[in-house]
Order: sequence, then C-alpha cells, then structure tokens
Amino acid sequence: MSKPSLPQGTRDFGATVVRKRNFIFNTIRSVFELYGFQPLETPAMENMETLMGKYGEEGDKLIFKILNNGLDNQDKLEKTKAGFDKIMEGKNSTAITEKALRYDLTIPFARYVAMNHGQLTFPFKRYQVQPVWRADRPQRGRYREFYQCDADVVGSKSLINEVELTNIYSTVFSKLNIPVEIHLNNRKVLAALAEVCGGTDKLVDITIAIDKLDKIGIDKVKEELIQRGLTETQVNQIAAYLNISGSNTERLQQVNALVGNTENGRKGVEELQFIVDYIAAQPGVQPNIVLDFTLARGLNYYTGTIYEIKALNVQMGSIGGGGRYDDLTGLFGVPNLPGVGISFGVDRIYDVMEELQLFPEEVQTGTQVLFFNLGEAESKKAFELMQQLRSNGIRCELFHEQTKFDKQFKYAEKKNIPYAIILGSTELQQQTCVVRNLVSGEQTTIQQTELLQQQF
RNA sequence: GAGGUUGUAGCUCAGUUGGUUAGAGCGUCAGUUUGUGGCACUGAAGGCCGGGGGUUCGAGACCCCUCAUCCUCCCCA
Repeated sequence: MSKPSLPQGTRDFGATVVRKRNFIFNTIRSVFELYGFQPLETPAMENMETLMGKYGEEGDKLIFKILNNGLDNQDKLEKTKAGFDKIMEGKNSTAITEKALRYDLTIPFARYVAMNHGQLTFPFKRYQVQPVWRADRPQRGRYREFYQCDADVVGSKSLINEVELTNIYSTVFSKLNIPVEIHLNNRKVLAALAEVCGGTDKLVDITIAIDKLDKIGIDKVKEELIQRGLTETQVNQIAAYLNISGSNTERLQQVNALVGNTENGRKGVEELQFIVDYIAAQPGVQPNIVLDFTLARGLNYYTGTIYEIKALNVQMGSIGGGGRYDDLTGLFGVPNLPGVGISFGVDRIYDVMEELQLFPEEVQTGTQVLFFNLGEAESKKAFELMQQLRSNGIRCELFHEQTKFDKQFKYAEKKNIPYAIILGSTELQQQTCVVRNLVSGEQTTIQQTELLQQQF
C-alpha cells in the first residue's frame, strides 16, 4: 500500500485555513447581499454540450470530462469502440463521455437563465460561490480545483450595473484590506483599434499581443504583432495606442483621439466616460479605477466593459475579473438577454492576504473555554456547567480524560483556547470554580452560579 | 501541450572524490515525586534515502526508465 495522496492541483484545507477562507467567503457574500444579489447553486457537473465551445479552443481542452459508466457493457461494444475512435481524433463522443465538470460559473448561470427565463424577474441579479475545475497544469496561484465567487446581472443594458459592480469590487477589497487597482476597459475600444489598423479580422491577434504588454514589454509586443501579420504602419499605430498614459480623464481624451472616429470607438469611450463620471460623483471612498486599454481578457463572449483586479504590492495574477456580454443566453436559445458580471478568485485572494499578512487574528478563535478534567465527580460538574455555557453561545469543551495539569494546559495552548476553567475537589466542595485567562495568566475564583455572568 | 527544478524522519533540510551501523533542527511521545501551562533539562519512538532496473567488491550519491513535486511558457482566477 503506497502512501495516500491527492490528485494534482487539489488541496485539503485544515481548520486554520478553512476559517481564513470562510472569512473571505463571508465578506464577499455579505457585500453581494448588500447590493441586492440573490444566491444560486448549480451542479458540479454539466452536460458536455452545455460547456463545449464556450471557452475557445484552449478552454475545451481544459474541461475535465467524466467517463461514462458502463463502458464495459458488451452489448454496446461496437458503439463504444466507434466513440473511442472519435476521441482519438480529438473530437467528443457522448458514447464515451456525456458529462463534464463545471469550468466556470458564468456558463452554468447562462444555462440556468435560459432554462428558467419564464419564471425569473428581470433584471435578474444572482451571486454564486462554488468550486470549478480546470485540467490546467498547476503552478503558483493556479489550481485544478478552485472557488469562484460570481455576481451577474442579466436583462439590463444600464451602465449603472457596471457602476454597482465596480463598487462591489471596491467594497470587498477594502473590507479585506487588500490594496487593489480596478482595471477597466471596453471591448468596443479594442474593436475600434482593430478597425482603425489591421481590420476587424485581426482583433483577436491584436488583443492577444497587447494583453502581454506589462509582462514582455513594448518591443516584444511589436515583434509579436509583426509575426501575427500586421504591417509596420499598423504596429506603430498600435504602439501609439499602448503609449496612452496619464490620469483617467487624459487617457480617455487620448484614446478618443485615436479611435473616436469609429462608431465602436465613440461608444466605448462614451461608456467608460459614463462609469468614471458616475463613480466620481458618488459620496464616500472612491474606488481605485485605472483605465487600462491594454486589458483584453480571454473570454470571447465579452462585448462591452471588461474588468480585471490587480493586487498591489504582490506578484500575483489577477484576483478578479469580469465584463459585459450582449447575448450570453443566446447560446442556449434565449436571445436578447444582455448582462454583466464579475468574479472573485478566492484562492488567489487567500494567497495575497497570506503574503501581506492581512488576516485578522480573531479569525482563528475556535473554542473559547476549556474545562479541566480533574476527576469523575469533578468532570461531571464541569460537564454540567459547560452545557450551560454552551446554551449561552460560548464555545467550550471538556478535556477528554483526567490527567495532570500540564497536559491539559498544553492542549489549551495548542488549540489557542483563551480561557481555562479549573474545577477540582476543593472547588467542587465549595461550589466554586477557577477561571483562568491563559493569555494574561490572571485567574479568579468565582461561585459556580456566577459563571453564566462571566465575560469570555 | 513545451521547457526546467527537486524527491533523504511527521515538517524544514544536511549528507564531502562512491566506503563501516544515514544525521541535525523543529514537531510527537515519556519523564524531571502526582493542583497551575508557555521556558529549561533528560530520554525515546520514528527512514526499503519516491519506485524499478543498471554500473561497482561496495550506491542515498553515478547511468537509464518511471512516478510525484514545484516553477516558467501558453492560457487563466
């Protein structure tokens, strides 16, 4: 028997980690609720055809497929073999696999909306916090099983939704104490850039290349653009676009000068302007918005605003992203339902908070009070008192067996329990107990009847 | 899918040009005379050196294969 192990890219979470993760989840959920979003949960697995073709060619490869049961059924041998041949050609076959693990939360959401659009009240605002799976190669900040926290609004074209989502990002990260930049762009601006230089068919090539700007630098981007078949004049135009800098207002002016003469460019600029102005006018703390025209994002269903969250002071990929899509449910036969959504990458947020040491210490308090076990009659009394404290909402436990003080103290210390209640033969007789603060070392003897009034 | 890194005690790692019985720190457990922890001291347990094959009188070390791991690219959260 070899040592037990975990599938690549998956993790166990111990008590400490779960508490920290829950702190993040609870913060995000509470903010979603604050903005009027409602919870939704969908199954871990979806039908293959629901997922395939939605994430681009690369995406399809990264979907975890589930092998059908009963492939050893001799009656279906021919069918199974034919199906396997198709798989070998890189195609899919429902004879071999008809289910797959959820790859993100947006497509299952779209599927849900398409299935239930008759019953839903629009605009429909939902949030969803569940794990997703990708057959990616794991590395720093990347796992094969990880959680996403999504919030989407469908059935509304209003840019106020974008403003709301921006504020959700800002509120969550300020509650978590993570300094971030909220990068904003608009697909229409990118489309306009392609129109102005290179033609619309070069849109994908251009976006892939310029998305890498901060990683590989301007010269390499230029190289890549040439490789992707753009002329030198076009590359220079794009370089001018990438050179846009200054305040958000200045950036908008510059981009407008470059692409504002096209319909797409005009609209994209207008939309970004709306969001920036709307937020600037709101009271309270201002979200840290950065207009970033190099931002592209892979998912090809985005059509308008796109978001990406960059944590400051740490080397980490984006910790959140999202965007607007004109017609997500169209893929599932329900056209004309526009929407916009955002996503939080909890696992990366966790890593960032760990690195910057941002978790509050209170997160780790489990048991508040440990009752010492000092004998049969003593522990019976302690048990009784413990139950009373519990009914008052105090988290406590009784040491499982009678043993010397040393062991019981050390147990409390290991588990970070702040209070010990000592009830030995003397206390039993006098109907008292000793309450000891394990952090300060102070202790007092009180009547057992006073215990419920004690502050922990 | 392409390239690289590292696999030795529960954890972090030493281990010399190949040479007796493979080490340290931390952790675990027990004790320092049985009602007050954190410190200190003493002691113990714990290893098919990732797995398989090869070279050699002799392999933790060298060679081949394999598995796992972490990282980079691609892509993404």
